[in-house]
Amino acid sequence: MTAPETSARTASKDRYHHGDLKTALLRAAEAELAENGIESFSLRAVAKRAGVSHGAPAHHFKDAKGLLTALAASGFRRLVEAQEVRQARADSDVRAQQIAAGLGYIDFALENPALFRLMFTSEKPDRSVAELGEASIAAYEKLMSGVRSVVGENPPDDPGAMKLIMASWAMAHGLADLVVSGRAERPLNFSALSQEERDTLLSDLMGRSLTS
Amino acid sequence: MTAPETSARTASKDRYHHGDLKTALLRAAEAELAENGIESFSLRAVAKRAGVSHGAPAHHFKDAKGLLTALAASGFRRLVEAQEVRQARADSDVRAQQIAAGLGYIDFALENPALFRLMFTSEKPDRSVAELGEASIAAYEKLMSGVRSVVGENPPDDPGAMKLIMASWAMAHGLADLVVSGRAERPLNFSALSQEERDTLLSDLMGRSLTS
DNA sequence: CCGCCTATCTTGTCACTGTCTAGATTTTCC
DNA sequence: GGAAAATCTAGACAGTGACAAGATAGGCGG
Repeated sequence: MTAPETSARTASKDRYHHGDLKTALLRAAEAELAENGIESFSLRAVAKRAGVSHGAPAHHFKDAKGLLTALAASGFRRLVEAQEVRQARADSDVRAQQIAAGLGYIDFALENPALFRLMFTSEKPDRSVAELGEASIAAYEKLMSGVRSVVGENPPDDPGAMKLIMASWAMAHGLADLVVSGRAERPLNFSALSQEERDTLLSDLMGRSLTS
Repeated sequence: MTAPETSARTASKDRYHHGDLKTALLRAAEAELAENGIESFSLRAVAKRAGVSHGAPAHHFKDAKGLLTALAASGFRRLVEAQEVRQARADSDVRAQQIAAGLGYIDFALENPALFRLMFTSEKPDRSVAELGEASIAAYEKLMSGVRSVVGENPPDDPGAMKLIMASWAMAHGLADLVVSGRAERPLNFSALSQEERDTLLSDLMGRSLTS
């Protein structure tokens, strides 16, 4: 830190050393992902967007897989946050909380469609990397937390609880995937609905998965 | 046909003209997809597998997108068949039929994971091409057919029916996607289950989506 | 049976990709 | 201050999809 008066490490354009290239690359990668979709993702384009040569990313992420793995991990952490945002505004009973978690799950997918795909249906992120594994398990634990409180101490020992978790997860995930891909247009005319209409509709659908 | 004694058009190795390259390419593409996954799909590898030069596919499919579009369409047609196989063995009441359709949907996804991804979560197939559009709509119509018989003549006019369709679709699709990606292992220990156990479990879960 | 026409296929080329290497520049630390 | 490590650039390589030009084969009218 030779310039302590500037805010920590501003990503200045014309320095040989970027300062905080790692997070800059993550941001650039996410922007590229959002703009061009996951299938035309290019590491060189990410480097160019970050204002750096095509070889630079290798010093912070081993390869493209490494960058996308870190990005997916970040996605899972934010997925949990999106669920918590909805839960904070919902009633405290377990059913309402579980429905709210589903709505947050779908919120996240709608706001970050390409990232959602990267996290759930891409083979590029390396799931054996600790950061990603832990983030995705944390998201899964969030799913279980609500059910745990209604079913008992140890859901994994209770087949009924696991079925409840799976049903609620599958419904949220299926809705998210179908809405993101535009397939909910035909049955629901989804994009023409207001936010309130979407919420009540999705709450209804989520609720169906919670009936024993 | 210089060799009429051979069965019509066998894909002989050493002819300049292949004979039936279009279907050979589709088969090769599907094999490549199954072996290497969708993300490392290579048109040149498909051509090589079909025993043909890298420029040959262009005469049958405009580009890689065209080939994958045709393959996705074929997938949707077989998705319908997989549902019908299950339905043929199920009770004739609407509930059992709808559950059977869901099981067939999941069967297909498990048997053709990469193709399933190509159909539902890839941007490479061109959905505006007639063949694909019609095949995917036909698959959707199949979903509605069961509900139509229980709800009335014209489900699209009945919001309740459309919710039922969406719930059942989302559950089947979500289960398929989560099972294929291995995410059902943690809650359900899915891969350790026998076929019967899987069926009863998935039937239970599908059934939850059908409760009003 | 012959020759042309078209469809099919091969080959070579281009821009672009991810990865690797060698070298340049900067920072860190003793 | 100077060595060592971290960071970044630039060049190269094989592989990719797309395109163009040319080779080969099949079909069809004469």
